[in-house]
Amino acid sequence: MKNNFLLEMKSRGFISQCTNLEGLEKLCNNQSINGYIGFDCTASSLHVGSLLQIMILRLMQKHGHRPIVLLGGGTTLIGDPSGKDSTRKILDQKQIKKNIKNIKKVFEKTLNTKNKSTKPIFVDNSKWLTKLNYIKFLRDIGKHFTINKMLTFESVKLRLEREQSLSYMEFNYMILQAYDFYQLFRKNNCILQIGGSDQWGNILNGVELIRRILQKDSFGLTTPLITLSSGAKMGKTEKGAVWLNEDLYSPYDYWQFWRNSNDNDVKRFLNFFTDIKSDEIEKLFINEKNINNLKILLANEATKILHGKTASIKSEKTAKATFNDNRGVGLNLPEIKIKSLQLNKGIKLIDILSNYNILKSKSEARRTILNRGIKIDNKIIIDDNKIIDKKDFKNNFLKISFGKKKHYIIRII
RNA sequence: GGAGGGGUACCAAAGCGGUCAAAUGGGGCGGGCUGUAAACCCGUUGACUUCGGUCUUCGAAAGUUCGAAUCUUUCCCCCUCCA
Repeated sequence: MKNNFLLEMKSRGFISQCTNLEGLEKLCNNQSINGYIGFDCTASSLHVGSLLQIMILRLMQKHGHRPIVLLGGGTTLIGDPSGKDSTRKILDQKQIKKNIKNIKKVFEKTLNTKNKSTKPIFVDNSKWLTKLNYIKFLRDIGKHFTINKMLTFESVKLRLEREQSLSYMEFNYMILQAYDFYQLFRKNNCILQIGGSDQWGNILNGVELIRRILQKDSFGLTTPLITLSSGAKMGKTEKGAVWLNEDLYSPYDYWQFWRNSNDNDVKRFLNFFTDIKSDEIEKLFINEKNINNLKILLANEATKILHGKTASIKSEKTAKATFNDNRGVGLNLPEIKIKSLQLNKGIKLIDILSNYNILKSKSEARRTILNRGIKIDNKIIIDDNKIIDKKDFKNNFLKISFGKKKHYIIRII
């Protein structure tokens, strides 16, 4: 029955390539397996680009397998060149440690940590990578890799073709990742590595290494690269990243992110990012004529998984209030408190906008006002020198809107 | 180590003594249309400003000049070919 894991993987569209699907199916049929996914620790939070991997870990648990979460403290010191056209910023160990601590929170929220038999194992590869002896490593591991082959890997080829430098350090990344798998195979009985399709080469190397050194079979599986129907990578943009950690990206914004999905993405996303069964999703699409209701469902379900049911319900309520009702009070819109004293002389609107980080600078605030992008209590402000004073407040608060989707409550205290 | 080509805003890429806060495209943001969608159209995209301007920016530093992203020198970095 454990095999349902792969069935569900397939039906949800999680599988792109597998080194040996049949073999893996056979194995899953009669036993629980340990499988790992590695995560990069370059930022203090993962973003939605990693969400699919998290969903897979959940799926493993659901079907009785044990996920191993590799937080790559060691490999992050090097930086994976896959899918990057330039060298990443190199972080120091202290920063990486901090990142790992923060990233871990997401797994604690989304995975089941209670069930003994499927409880996730957290590992940090800096534990073994930072202790490697160079010469010994070259002799034991390095001899299994040929430069000829390494040069054919997509991540390397791309850099070379584009005439962008690839340092020797980065070039070694794939070997280290292969070594990780080998370590987990030996120490944690981990027979499966899963990753995004850009990881295919790295994963293959691991499988190969295990075969060469131990003459044992292991498995690699990749997920499709998720693009939005616009063609953009998911959650990738530096500035607009959709973070999974609450302090970087609020549950309400997270809910909005899903609510704003492209029509053509909704069905895929329901399969990818919710627990609703595939055949049920099919039915929904037949019965529900209004795609917007499905977007709301998607937002609710996805938010529930990451931030919990309460946050999800609250976000939907907030959305309703802000978009359908008028002032959106008392819900979880960000609140900015201003002392009554400060208002006596009045405060310039552009100062409020820039000082409270609604916009980045006074110039930007001014520009936005002139572009008709700022509203107070739903009225467009056209005067860029507008001064806010107590007369503008009703019941001690007012709502400032930036664009259609960002709203803030200003409250007098 | 030698020869050549480069480093310009979020990215790509023009500019090669003043008219350059820097063309153009992409991305971002705002507006319109709509359904909190897509496509499309318009605006905007260094900071501050009493809206007259002022200050900082074209790899780094120094220099030439009334005036430099543009010229010179040194340094740093990247790429290609040769060794």
